[in-house]
Amino acid sequence: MSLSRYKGYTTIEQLKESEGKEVTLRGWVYNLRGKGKLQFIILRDGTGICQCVLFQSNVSEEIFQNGKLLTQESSVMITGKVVPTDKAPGGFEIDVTNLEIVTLAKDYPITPKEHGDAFLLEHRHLWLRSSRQHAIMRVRSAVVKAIRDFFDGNGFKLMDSPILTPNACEGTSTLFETQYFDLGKAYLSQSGQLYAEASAMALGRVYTFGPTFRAERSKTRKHLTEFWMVEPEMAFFDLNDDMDLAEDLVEYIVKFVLKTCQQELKTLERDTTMLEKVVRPFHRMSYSEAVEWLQKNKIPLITKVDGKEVETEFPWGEDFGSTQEEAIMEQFDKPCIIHRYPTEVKAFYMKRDPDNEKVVLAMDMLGPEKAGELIGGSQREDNYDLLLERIKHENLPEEEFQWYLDLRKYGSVTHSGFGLGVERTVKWITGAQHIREVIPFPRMIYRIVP
RNA sequence: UCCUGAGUAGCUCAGCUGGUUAGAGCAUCUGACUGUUAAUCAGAGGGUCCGCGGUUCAAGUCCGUGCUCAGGAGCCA
Repeated sequence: MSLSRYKGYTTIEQLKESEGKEVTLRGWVYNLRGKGKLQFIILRDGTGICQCVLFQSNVSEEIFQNGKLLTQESSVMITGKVVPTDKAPGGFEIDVTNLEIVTLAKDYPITPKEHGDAFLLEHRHLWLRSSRQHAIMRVRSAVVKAIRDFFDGNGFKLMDSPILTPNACEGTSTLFETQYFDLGKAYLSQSGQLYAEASAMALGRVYTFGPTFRAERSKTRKHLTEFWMVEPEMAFFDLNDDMDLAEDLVEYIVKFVLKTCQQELKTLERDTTMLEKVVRPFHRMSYSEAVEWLQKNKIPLITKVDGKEVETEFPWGEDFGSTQEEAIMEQFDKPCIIHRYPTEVKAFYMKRDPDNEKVVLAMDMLGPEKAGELIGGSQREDNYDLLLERIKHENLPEEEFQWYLDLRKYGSVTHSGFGLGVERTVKWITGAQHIREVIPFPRMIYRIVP
């Protein structure tokens, strides 16, 4: 006899191992169809969905009457024989011999019919139970596992960065502010990168994996105020190594999901032909080549002058907006890396290209199918004086960055890294309409509950 | 922060150029049914038409204003 009773519990996921045997399932009523002396109970247990059939003639009158009392999302324990059938989703159904009500639910708000986004978000704590959200969460879990497996299997060590930080990391986006004891203001981290750099100098190849916070007042289907990001950082990697690693990672994630989540992708009605094309090498072009392409294809820069939209030929030096990124990506069926952006539009810590002072060794990976930016990364400035100059130029507090400058003082080496947005990746792979669907409890500008 | 759009039953929505008692489907409740797949059939209950003010003989509908929400820009993963 096993010491742990739970190890004997049967889940719907493992039903085929119990064909012909009597099992007990523990779960919730997903849906019901009454048919007089016959009752169909669609049961979900977190691992899957299974049809249970309750015949009046097979059970006691009490059990049958209990079956008639059931409501959507009531919790139950159902015992019965596992019977193969093609009439039930999943290929098996339970011929019920016993049914025990755990708790009856009353007036479950999310019915099997359609609902609007606002209503579903207000009921996010319950929405997670529905099959589509359930499938997305399982894919998310697989994506996270793929990321961890990939790094752990390639000599990387997990070195998490602090979430409370004394200053703005990149000095650009708006941060959440809080009072930190007697030491003044602290901010919720918008990136673990600077700490990852210090970690890489200690352990060689590292990655941080955690939540990150942006207080931008964004209202779009690809932004969250709290999201998860994985950030590898590697000593002795130049920009090319960085781009190769980014491609390897994304290819690995997609392959892993295709291998382990076929059922989920089917539930989501995701056409996987595009995902199957995600094989190295990906497309690559420099920023300058991309600008040439935009000019040749007459994709303009749209600016507002006195409230009116003005279209001009896209000039070199301007950062790409979603109009430009989407136009470029429309021609591709797998991700594309754009590298070597103008120095002025990128962060202070990026290393300038020795062959062209006007650009930095930065790279962004854009996904196909309107996935947007999946990755942003760069080779870091490793020269003490140049980095200090950039910090001064951006008016960043020099004292706060002293420890960061130290990394260039004591055995500085070429190093690179990038950040991959977990939700952006899951949104792309699942084909979800909105990024809020791919994180269990989304945090957005006008929504913090539940 | 700027631009655009929306708010009518528990949910999703219809409601025309202002006009009697505001509708439908689903959900809920009652009843029928031994193979349902968003089951079907018969019946019942269910409304602060987002709030406030105005125009009018008459406002869900027109005007003003406030609130809430959505998605697009910017920012980025």
